[in-house]
Amino acid sequence: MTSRVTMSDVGHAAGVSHQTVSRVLNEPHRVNQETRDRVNDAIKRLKYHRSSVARALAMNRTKSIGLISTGLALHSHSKRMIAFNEAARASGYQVSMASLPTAEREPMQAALDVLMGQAVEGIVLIVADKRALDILDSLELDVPFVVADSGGSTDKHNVAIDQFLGARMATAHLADLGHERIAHIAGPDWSLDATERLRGWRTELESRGLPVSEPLFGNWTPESGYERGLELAASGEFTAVFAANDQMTLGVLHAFADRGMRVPDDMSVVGFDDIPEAAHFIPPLTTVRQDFVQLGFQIMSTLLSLIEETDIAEPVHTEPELVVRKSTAPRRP
Amino acid sequence: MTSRVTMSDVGHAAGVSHQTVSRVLNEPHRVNQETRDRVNDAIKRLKYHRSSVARALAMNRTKSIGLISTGLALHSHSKRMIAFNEAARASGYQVSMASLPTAEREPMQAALDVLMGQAVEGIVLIVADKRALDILDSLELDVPFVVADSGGSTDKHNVAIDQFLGARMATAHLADLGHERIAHIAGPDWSLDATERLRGWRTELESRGLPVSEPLFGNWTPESGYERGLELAASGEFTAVFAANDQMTLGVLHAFADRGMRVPDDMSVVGFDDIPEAAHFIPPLTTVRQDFVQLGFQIMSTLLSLIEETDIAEPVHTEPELVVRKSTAPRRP
DNA sequence: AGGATCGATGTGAGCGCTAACATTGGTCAC
DNA sequence: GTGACCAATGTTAGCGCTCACATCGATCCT
Repeated sequence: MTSRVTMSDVGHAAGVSHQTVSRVLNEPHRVNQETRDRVNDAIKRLKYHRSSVARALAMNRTKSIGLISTGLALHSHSKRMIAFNEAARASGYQVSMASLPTAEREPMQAALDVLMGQAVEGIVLIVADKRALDILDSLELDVPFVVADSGGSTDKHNVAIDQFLGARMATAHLADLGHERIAHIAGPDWSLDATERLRGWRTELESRGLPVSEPLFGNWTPESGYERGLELAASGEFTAVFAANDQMTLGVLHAFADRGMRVPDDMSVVGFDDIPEAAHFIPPLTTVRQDFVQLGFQIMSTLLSLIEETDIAEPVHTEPELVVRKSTAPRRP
Repeated sequence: MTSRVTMSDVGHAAGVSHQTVSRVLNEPHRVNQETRDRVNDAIKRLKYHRSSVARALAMNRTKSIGLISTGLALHSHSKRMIAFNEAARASGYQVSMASLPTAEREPMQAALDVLMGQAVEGIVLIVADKRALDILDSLELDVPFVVADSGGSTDKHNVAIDQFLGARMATAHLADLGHERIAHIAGPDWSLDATERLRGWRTELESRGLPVSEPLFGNWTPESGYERGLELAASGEFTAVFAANDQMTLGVLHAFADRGMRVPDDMSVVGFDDIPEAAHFIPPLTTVRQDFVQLGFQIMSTLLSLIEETDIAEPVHTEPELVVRKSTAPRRP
C-alpha cells in the first residue's frame, strides 16, 4: 500500500499551500487561472484522490445516503433500486447499500445503525413490507428518510408509482371487454403494494357494480401463481383474472395451460409490472407498466429537498401505463 | 441537528479520559470491569454513537468496499450483486455501490474515482463486459479488486461459477438424448460469460464428434431470443437448441409456439441461469442453475484474503447444476 | 530494599481535510 | 502619497477518533 497522496503533497508539488489545492477543488473561480492549472496538473501527475473521509469529518457532511432494501429478487424492487442508485449518482451522492433477506427487526436495526454510523445524510427504504415501517417508526432516526413504496401512511414521505390507479386501469380494461366475474390474485398481505393493488381492483369493481369475490393470495412467486391458477381453473367461476404481478401471472398462465384452458379465449389475464419477459409469455401478457427510472429521480429529489430542508415534499405519485398485449380478449357471449 | 456527542463527552460523564472510552469500545478486556460499566452506562445515557468517519480517518480503514456493476437488469447480475452484498455485510463490511448504465470509460472512471475517494478497501466488479476489464487495466488502481465473472484473463482475480462447464453440461444433456444437430444462441460477443458458454457448447460438440454450426447471437433479451428463434424455426435444420440465458430462451419458446413447433416434441430447448420464472415457462424449462449465494461469499472471501494479504487467492470456480424439466426430450427417430 | 514488571489509565500527536482569519501586493481615489 | 479595498494565497485550528508512548501504583523477585 502506497501511503496516501495528500493535499499538502499536491500543494508542495505545485508550489502552493494545501489550502489553495482545496480551493482549486472547491471554488476554482477563486483561484488564479495559472495557479489552478499548475495545481490540476500536479493532481493528475500524483494521481491525487481527495479523501472524502477527511472531508466528511471536517465538513460534517458525507454526501452519501443509505439504502435499505429487501426482496431484491422482485423485479420491481431491483428496478427501483437501480433507478434510484443512478439518480443519486447523478446528484453527486454516493449510496451505501444494505440488502437484507427479510424485514426483521434485528437486521433492520443493525443495518440502520451501521448506516447511521457512516453518517449518511438520508435513508431510502425499498421495502414493501408494512412491518418495516413500524420498525422505522420506533427507531426515531434523525436523518430524513423516504419510503419508496405506495404508502398508506401519510405521516411518512413516500414516493411511488400509483399502484391503486394501476390496478384500477387493469381491472377497468377487463371490465371494458365485457368481463363481469373478475378474480384477483393478490400479493402477500404485508405488502403495501399488494394492498394498494387489491384496493384498486376492489374499488373499480364496486364502482361498476360488478361482483367482488374473495381475492386469492399469493406470495409474488410464480409457484404461488401456479397454485392459485389451478384453484381458479377448478372453480370455473371467472372469465378473467387480474394478478398482482407478472411473476405470479406466469404461474397462472402455466396452470391454465396445464388444465387445457386457453388464454385469452377461455380466460383473460392481466398482470402488473411489465417485466422484460412479459412480452414473451405465451400469450404475450397484457400488463401495467411502471416507469422506474422516473421514480428513481423522484425519490432522490424528494430526499434532497428533505436533506436541504428546501421544502416539505408532498407525496408524489406518478401514473402507470396499461400495456395491452394478447392475454386479454372480449368476453365470449 | 444536535451537535455530536463525542468520546470526550462520554469520558467526561464517566470520569475517565476519552482514550478509556475508546478502549472500552475496542478492547474491553483491557479495561477494569467497574470503569467499563461506568463508561458503558454513560454511552447509553448520552446516546453516544461512535463516528465511523473519524474512525476511518484515524485508522485509515473504512471497512467498506466498492461495487461497480452494469446491466443489473440481468438476472444473473442482480443476483450476484445481492448475494455479494449480503456476504459483505456478514463479514462486517459495508458496500458502497455504483450502478452504471453501461461499461463506458468515462462513467467507470468517475465511479472508480468516487469509490477510491471514499477509501474503499476493495472493489468488486460485476460487469460482464470485456471492455470493462481493459478500462480497469489502464487505471492501475491500488486497491485489490475482484471481477465477478467467468474470466479469460488469468492476470486478474476473478471468481465465477464455471460457465464453460455449465454449457458443456447443457450440451451434453441434449447430446445424451440423441440430438445431433444442436444449435446455440449465444449472448453478445463482448460478454465474457457468453464467450465461455459458447466455448463450452462448441467444446462439448467437438468432443463428441457432432457438427458445430455457426452460433446465432442474441443480446440476452427475450426479444433477441424471439428473433433468433424464428430464424431457427425457419431453418428446420436442428432438433435441439441451447440458449445462453433463460430470458432469450423464453423468446425462443415464444417463437416456436408462434410457428406451431412443439417443445419438446419437435425441438428440445435448454436455457441457462434458472431464473425463478423458468420453472413456469411453457413448457417448464430445462436449464443450468448457478448458486449465486455461494458465489457471493466466495467473492467476499477472495477479496478479504486480498485485502488482508493473507494469501494470493486462486481463481475460484464453482460448479453449476443442470435442472432437467420438460423442455427436453429424446430425439424422435 | 531496590529495581523489574505489569495492569490500568492518561497525554499528545496526527489522520487529511475545511473554515475562519491573516497576510501580501497591487490598484484606485482623493 | 496614503489609506481603502480587493484578489490571491497562506496560516492555524479544529473535526472525532486511534496510536504510541508516558505515568503511576501495586506486585513480584532476588
